[in-house]
This record gives sequence, structure tokens and C-alpha cells, in this order.
Amino acid sequence: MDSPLDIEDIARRSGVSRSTVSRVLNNQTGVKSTTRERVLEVIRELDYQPNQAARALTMQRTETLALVMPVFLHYLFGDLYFPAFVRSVYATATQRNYLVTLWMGEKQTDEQWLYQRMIKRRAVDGVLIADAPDDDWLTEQLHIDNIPFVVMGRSSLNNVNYVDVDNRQASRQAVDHLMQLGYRRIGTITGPLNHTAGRDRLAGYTDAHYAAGRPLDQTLIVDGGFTEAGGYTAMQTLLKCGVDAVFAASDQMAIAAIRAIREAHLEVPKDIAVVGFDDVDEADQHGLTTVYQSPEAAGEAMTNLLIDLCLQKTPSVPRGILLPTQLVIRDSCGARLRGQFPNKTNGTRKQGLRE
Amino acid sequence: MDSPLDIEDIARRSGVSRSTVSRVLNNQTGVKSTTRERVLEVIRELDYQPNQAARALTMQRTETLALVMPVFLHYLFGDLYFPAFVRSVYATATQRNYLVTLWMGEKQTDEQWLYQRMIKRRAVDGVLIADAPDDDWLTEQLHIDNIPFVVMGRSSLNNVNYVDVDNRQASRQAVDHLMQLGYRRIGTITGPLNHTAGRDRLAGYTDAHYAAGRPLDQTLIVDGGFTEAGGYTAMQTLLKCGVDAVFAASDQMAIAAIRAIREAHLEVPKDIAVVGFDDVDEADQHGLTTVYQSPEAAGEAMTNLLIDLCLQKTPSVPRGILLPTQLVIRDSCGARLRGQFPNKTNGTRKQGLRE
DNA sequence: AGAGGAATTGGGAGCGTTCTCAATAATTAT
DNA sequence: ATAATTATTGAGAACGCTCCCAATTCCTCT
Repeated sequence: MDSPLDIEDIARRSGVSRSTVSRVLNNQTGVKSTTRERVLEVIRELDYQPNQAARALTMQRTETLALVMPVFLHYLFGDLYFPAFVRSVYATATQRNYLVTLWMGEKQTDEQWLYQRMIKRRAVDGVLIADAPDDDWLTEQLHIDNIPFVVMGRSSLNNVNYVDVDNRQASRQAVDHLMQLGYRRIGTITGPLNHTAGRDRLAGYTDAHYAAGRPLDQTLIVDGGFTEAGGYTAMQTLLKCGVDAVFAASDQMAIAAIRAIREAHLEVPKDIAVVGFDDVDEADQHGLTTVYQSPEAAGEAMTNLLIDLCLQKTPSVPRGILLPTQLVIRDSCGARLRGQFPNKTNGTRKQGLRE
Repeated sequence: MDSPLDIEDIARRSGVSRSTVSRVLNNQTGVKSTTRERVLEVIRELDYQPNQAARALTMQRTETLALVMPVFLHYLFGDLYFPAFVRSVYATATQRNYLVTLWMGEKQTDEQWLYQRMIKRRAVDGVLIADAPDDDWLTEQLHIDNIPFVVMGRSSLNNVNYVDVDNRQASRQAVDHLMQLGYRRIGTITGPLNHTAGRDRLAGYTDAHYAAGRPLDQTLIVDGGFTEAGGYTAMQTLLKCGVDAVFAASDQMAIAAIRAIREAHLEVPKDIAVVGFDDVDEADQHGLTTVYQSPEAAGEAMTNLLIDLCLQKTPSVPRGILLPTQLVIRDSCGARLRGQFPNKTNGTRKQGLRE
């Protein structure tokens, strides 16, 4: 009673061979429907499930994914993006009959250990990387060992499968929006330019200018390094150049910029309009117009892509998936002040982005 | 090259049989040290790790644990307790060479699916339950299937392995503290009494009274249901009874109580002292004296207990582990106001609790 | 040197599946 | 009715490991 059932038990009880039971289990064709019913009945009655290890051994496939998370959890769960992302990964994996194992290494040694334990031992079929570490030792290693993986965020390396939001397109849309509202001198606070997201968001800014036939003023492009402090000082620089609007490449920098503007005794959006990127939780409190990206869509896309990768053994050409975004109009861009977007779109989102 | 190495490869390369390699792998005795070195060298050189599925199949042991989390992550990660707990579980498991798979079901159907996929298929050896659900279908089922598991929080059922803080002792200590400070009429806002934590914390309150030879005034015991709203109204009730101190069975209720006190134009701690339980993040901002419990200690204890359970096949008598706590003195109890604990203990913790 | 014993080593079975292929049963066509 | 198909079923091997036990090697002691 204590030792679990095996496929032979089911075979005996239903008067067939284990081959037939196996066929029913994996619902393959070529089993007489009456037989199938009988076997299914026994399986249901005994609540039998095939042994994971045995199945993995023969099939050479564990149907389990690893999810690599940023090292520091408290940093991680500072906003609701990651929890939602993780949930989505789990939901999608579950739907496709996959298990997910969290990879949560602390020190560098843990990383090594986890690699041995999860990858080398073939405890998982593939890896989801939720953050792209700077020295992508992991990425490198996975590549060498030919293990399927998908990273979040467009990688500068090619040959890497990734899922990202369409930073360039989204940024362009944000800047277009400011232009439509009539702003003449639009500055931008960029992320670090050795970072793809930083570059892509700047590219969107320049795209908008080219498309509008406006010249690019290099003095209006200031690096904020994706940090609070960087955003603050960048804004101080921009204030000297006389801008009437600013596109910040992250909400964190945008919020710092607003602070800098207020401290210069100017008003947002009356004197200077601000648009951010990310739509973090605080964005709403600050009335920040920004670009929303869906963690659910990202998790779903990554997971589906990875599972597809795991299932086909022939290594295919790497794919990059760009997810759509949504501009969330709140107060900081001045659209409502100027009577546009009166109160129809009142700064909420999430409708329509995912169908 | 793409197909991973197997034990025979190592055997061939080092000129021994797979039995010997296996012995080296599991570092068993009875291998000549020169042979062992040679094999080890080859293993290191080829970066070989034994196949997880094959090993699990023969050993009847996956060396993987499931960690069942509360369903709603955003609720979960509202404070830093769970992240720290999860980290500790992972660290401990890693140390003992175990993998951890997150069990994160959304709907009831997911629960069923996960049970089949993880438990019935024997994908894990045991289960850690981070929250005790009301209808413990899971607990019940694990019991039936004779799967090792450990729950967080003392269960009302027996035959269950659990780890909990010593709620009773800690509460008694908190109330003792109030008594020592000279408070005469100490009320308590309890958790739900069909909840072991609720009962235990009330028991600590009564223990303190008995030990001090003080009679128990039933009107000073009010149920707050572990909720914000419950704590608030409970405090309003207590205000009518004229208390000079209150022990709330959770910080959430304590903070609500403080609000109620202030709204009655009274001061904390001058007019009424308040002590809470949990030491949530907000406790510090509110200057709340409270009982700290270590998520690291809990995670470590649970994980070690579970692994011990998994390793011995003979079902042992269920064990309950009670963890120590620490009273964190801040302002709300009035100890500092009254010149006690001047500024030596300044409301920090974590030192000394774990060694 | 030879026997006795301990230290090492290797071969075979088994863990619970799936998959291939041959065997059998059922059906259809002649 | 009988051969020719086709649908269904079962037996055996393989997946990569550990464990048991027998075989071999190496010492040690007379």
C-alpha cells in the first residue's frame, strides 16, 4: 500500500499489457476505444500517475523549467512587476503541463552548484532568465552546453532567444504624444547606453524627431543611468537648457526629475511636462504619464517560447519577441490640463493590452 | 557531443567499471585512493554530473522538495517576511543538496493538477507548507498518501510535523513586560480563537496573569480576528473598559488600535501602552513595541526537519518545533518614556537570535 | 612459498517508463 | 470462404543509474 502503483498494476487490473496502458496514458492512437475506456477507468479508480523519474529517463525530457531570479528578493519584490511575472510564468507552464523550479542563488558558489545540480544533471529542460546579469556567465554556459533558454530583455548578443517590450516603438509613441500636445523643446533623460533598453528608448526618441522633421539637439539628451540620483541631476542639467517637456527612460528617473523641477519652483506639467517609462506602482500616485508594459504578457511569451524550444530537438534560429506596450495618460504630460483626453482615459490601463 | 556524458563514459576514460565510478560519485568507502583520484580527475575534467532522472529512479528519491506558497503573491510579498523565509528555505535545501520547486496554484483545479504532477508522479520527496489553509485538503491528502510534509504554524491536528514560534511563551513575555512597567489594567485584542496562533497568544496573556497572581477580567479580552478592522473596533470596545495597556496579537491589529486610541484623543504610550506581535515592516515606523520572529530560523528549521523526514523511511512520531522569539522594545509600550531601556536597546533586533 | 583474509573491483539485476517491431485479431475485398 | 489488409496488442530492449554479490587482487602471517 505504501509503495506506489506502477504501470504493471494498471495493466494487470485492466487485463492488457503495459504497452497498451502506456499508449492510453500518452493518448496515442491505435487503441480500441473499449479498451481505452477500460484502462482509463482503472487509472481513474486507482488514481494512478506515471512515475516522473522513469518517464524522464526514457523520454529524455523532464518537462520542468528553471526560472532564474535576481539575487536579492527584497529588491525584486519592491514593486508588483515580478510577482505578476512569476505568476504568469507558472500559469503558462501549468497549462502546458510543465513544472517550474525556482533558481535562487545567493553567492557565486551557489550559482555553480545550481548549474551542476539543475542543468548538468538534467533536472530541467530549459531555463528562463528573468534578469540579464552583466557578466552573463550563465548565458554563456548555457550556450556552450546547448541548453534551451530565453532571457527577458533584448540581449546585445545575438543567438539568444529573448522576449522584451518594444522599447523603441513605445518611446517613440511617448515622444509623439508630447509633440502632439504642442511641446517644442523636448529633452530626454536616457538610461545607460551600454544597455539595450537604454539605447532602444533613446532610439525611439530620435525616431520621433526624425519623423516629425525636427532637428535633434544633442544638449537635450542627458544620461540618467536609470538611477534616482542620475535622473535628478540630469533634470538639473536640462533645466538650464530650457525645455518644455521631458521624456525619461524610466519612472524612477521621471519621478526624480519631477522633484528637481519642483525644487526649481516650476510646475509639472504647466511649465514642464514629464513622461516616464515602466508604470511602476508609484507612477499613479505621482500622476505620471508613462508607458505600461505587461508582466503577464512577458511571462506568458517567454514560457511558451521556451517550451517550444525544448520540444523541438533541432536547434532553430534564435527568436526575439517584442511585446506591445500602452501609453498611460495621467497628469504629468499636461494632456488633461489642455483639455485633451478629458476624462475618458483616466489613467488606468490593462484593458485591451492582453486579449 | 550534444548527448550528455553518462557514467560509462567516465568508467571507460578512467579504466574502471561503472560500479567503481558510482562508488566514487557517492563517495562510498572501499575504493583504492589512487583509483578514486583518477576517477575524480576524469569527472572534473569532463565536468560530469550523474543524470537526475536515472538516479531518482534507482534511489527512489528525487532530492527535491515542494514549497507550497499562499495563493496571492502580492498579498504575500506585502512584507518582507516571506521573501526572507523563502530565501532561508532555499539556502538550507541547497546546503543539503536538495532542490526546491515552488508550488504556486491559483485556482482549486491547479491545486489538483499540481498534486498529481508533483506528488503522485513522485517529482518531489516532501512538501513544505508555508501557510496552513483553512480546509487543509492538501494536508489531509498528503497524510493519506503518506508523503512527508512540514507545515508552518502549529496545527490543530496532531500527527502533523510543524514548525512554529513559541507564541504562548512570547505573548507571556510581552504581557510580563507590560506588567513590569506597572500597568494595572492590561487588555488584549486576540486573533480568531479557532486559529492555533490566536489561541496560543491568548494563552500567553492568561499565563502572565496567573503567574502574577492577577485575576482575569473577561471584558478585557476582545476578539480582533487578526484584521485591521477587527483591531480597530476591538480597541474601541476596550477604551470603554478603561485599560492602561493593550497586548494585540498581531501588529496589524496593534496599529489599528493605535489609530483608535488617537482618534479618542488619547496618547500612546502616555495614556495607553500598546504591544503588538510579528514585527512587520511598518512596526518600526509606528514605534511599535512588538515580538519579532525570525523567518530565517523558521525556513531553516522546516527544511531541515523535512529533509530528515524524507531520509528515514520508517515513519517516525510527528515532531513540533517551537522557535524562540525576541521582544523588540520601541516607544509604544512606554518603557523608554519611563526611563527604562534608555537607549541601549533602541528597537533593533536580529542580533543574537540566530547564532 | 602458500594459505587465509581483507581490500578492491566488475557484472548483473532492477528501478518504471516509452518505443520499436513482430504477432495476433478483426475487417474488408475477392 | 479465403486471402489480403488493416487495426490492435504484447514482448523486449533501452534510458542511466545504484546495489548486491561474486570474482579478483593484494596483503599479511605462518
